[in-house]
Amino acid sequence: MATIKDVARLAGVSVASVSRVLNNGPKVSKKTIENVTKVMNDLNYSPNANARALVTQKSTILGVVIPALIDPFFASLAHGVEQVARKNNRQLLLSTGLVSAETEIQAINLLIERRCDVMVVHSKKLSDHVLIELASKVPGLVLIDRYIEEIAQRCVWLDNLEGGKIAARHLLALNHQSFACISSKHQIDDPLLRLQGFQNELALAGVDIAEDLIEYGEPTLQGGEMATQKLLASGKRFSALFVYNDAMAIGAISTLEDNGYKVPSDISVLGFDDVLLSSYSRPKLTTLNYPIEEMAMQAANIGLELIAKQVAANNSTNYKYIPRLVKRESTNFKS
Amino acid sequence: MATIKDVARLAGVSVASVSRVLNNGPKVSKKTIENVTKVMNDLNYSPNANARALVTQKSTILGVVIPALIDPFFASLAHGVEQVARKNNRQLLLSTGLVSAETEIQAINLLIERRCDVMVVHSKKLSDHVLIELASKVPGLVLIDRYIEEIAQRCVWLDNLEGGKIAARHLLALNHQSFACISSKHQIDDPLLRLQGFQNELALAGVDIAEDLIEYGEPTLQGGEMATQKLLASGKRFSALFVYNDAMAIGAISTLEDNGYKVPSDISVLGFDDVLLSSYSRPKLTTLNYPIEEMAMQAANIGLELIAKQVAANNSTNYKYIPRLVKRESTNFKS
DNA sequence: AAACAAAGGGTAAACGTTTACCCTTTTTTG
DNA sequence: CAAAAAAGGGTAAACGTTTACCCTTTGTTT
Repeated sequence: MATIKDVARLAGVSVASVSRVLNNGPKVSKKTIENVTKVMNDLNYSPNANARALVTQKSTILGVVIPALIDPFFASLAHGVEQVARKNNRQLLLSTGLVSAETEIQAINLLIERRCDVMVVHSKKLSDHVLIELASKVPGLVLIDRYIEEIAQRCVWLDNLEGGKIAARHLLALNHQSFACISSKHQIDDPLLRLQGFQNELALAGVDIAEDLIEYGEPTLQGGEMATQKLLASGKRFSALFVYNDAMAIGAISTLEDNGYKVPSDISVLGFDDVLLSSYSRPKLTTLNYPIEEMAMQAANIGLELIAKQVAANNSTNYKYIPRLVKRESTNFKS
Repeated sequence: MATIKDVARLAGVSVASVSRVLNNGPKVSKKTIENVTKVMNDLNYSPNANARALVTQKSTILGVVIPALIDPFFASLAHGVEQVARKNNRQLLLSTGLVSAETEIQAINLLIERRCDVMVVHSKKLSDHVLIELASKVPGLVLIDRYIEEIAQRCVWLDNLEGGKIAARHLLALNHQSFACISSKHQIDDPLLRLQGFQNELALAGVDIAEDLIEYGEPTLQGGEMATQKLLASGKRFSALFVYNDAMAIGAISTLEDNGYKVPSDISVLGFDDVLLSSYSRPKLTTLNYPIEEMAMQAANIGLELIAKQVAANNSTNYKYIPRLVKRESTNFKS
């Protein structure tokens, strides 16, 4: 592959001049520009980004650490970051962290080896301590979907507790009085917080949920179906069901209808996340919108700002997002 | 950030030795390994991947060019490549090509500048000519979802024509005789081929489709809804509907049911792609499985093989995939 | 016309690695 | 015990750029 030296030789100039043409630098005449550009085309010259990165000590990539792309939620996250990357002439370098602390740190380290200076990290397994340390080393590291007080200015997160409360308020406003919940088995905070917010708000209204009307399952369609079966098996009645996420909610609706319940006339079902799925289901799912793409763009922008001005981001800024109720067809007034 | 020289100095050895430790090279004693490793940890040393790439002339990234991540289909594609990347200790570098020839070539060029030697490219806009030329320059370039005769050994593609035929055979076998189709407005081959295969096979059975029972729309839920409305407006009857993709098919079902038709008892609906969506819909969608993730893994593996052995892949190999009918609930025997 | 600024361009060091080649010390072999 | 081989490790060139510093030529000012 042709190098800058080849171009210089054939164009009869020094490598410095070629470099200047390449970078639209000063000190180069129109004639030289034309000449060099022509030779570049003839040779099909392509500047070596690795060499450039080495000498300039600048990166033109933007890192993302997520569990995997297969989950539409994370694909949206990556897509948000990617849009910001493109706008800033950077490319997305994806490091998948799967689910263990070990692989998460590996993913981040690979980015660091590339000298990637801006990265959006989704980590559920690494400890606060480790992340704080990492943040101190990588100036452009921003956490998404996680809040750590010590580095609050670099955390973009959703208030799950508040989400649970909003869910409760919506269903209470629809006159519901008997509730069931489906939560996730996964060992992360989100399901706990959503459930807790929901219960707290219900308690304020003097309502509580029978223990066997709270079920746990895998956060998938099938998980939702199975959890709903268990709920029905309890024999207890409920008119409103709050589900951990949309996939489970769709599974729940499916099982409810298979058992002769109409959604929403018999039972209202409320999801969470507002993924693509939710507007494709019948009835269309009422859910809480998790603006992950917007949050990802925000996170990427914060990372870029952090390295632009050396000064740390305004300490008072808060990147907490509140989920927004999206009223569709799966919840209804309880008559 | 600490460099290899810092490590060498503090460990009291040469940079060569540090490099050897780093690469598990030969000619280094146990004692040196321990010593150097300790200093590396103390300094929090992280080898510079750019410098490494420069000197070794090897890449540790795997490139993907797709329009964007937001479409679950492309997210699956990227996920397939990513799995192969990880298995081969590479990282995914994502270049988005959007929709124009210009941006597609830009995306590829960025990968080339990084000296990325293996890439999976999804290009619909670049000409055969340009892609053949590109392929001759980048030994590890593999095309996905596209077939170009001259570089057939580097094309992984789905036979859309055959897909249309399979669709037709399925519906004919279910005793249907009056058909409608919804296709996509987009200017790519896929919709044309699917429709053509469908019509060809129907013709073999002596059936053809009235002109106003073929509608075109955006390949989205809404597009499917609108196209279905136009179909119904024609006043003509049909008992089976073949739709360009799953999103449109779900839109079609929704509109059909809103107009009093039951799916599948009144009208059978057949989708294409088998994206996540299709098993979430009610009724669950019968569709043709497009094994994009598997195809993407195949493509990535071919790319890796191509650069491993200098020899070109076996010319007789064929990477054509045939979509597989996934029978769910939206098609039924016409009584 | 002298003095000077501006414009254009060249030289070479630096970025952080890997590795071919060389040298020394230790171990093995006969 | 001498000779040979093996093991361990150092030196320096190379990878392909950018850029600070320097030099020459041309144009401008007084």
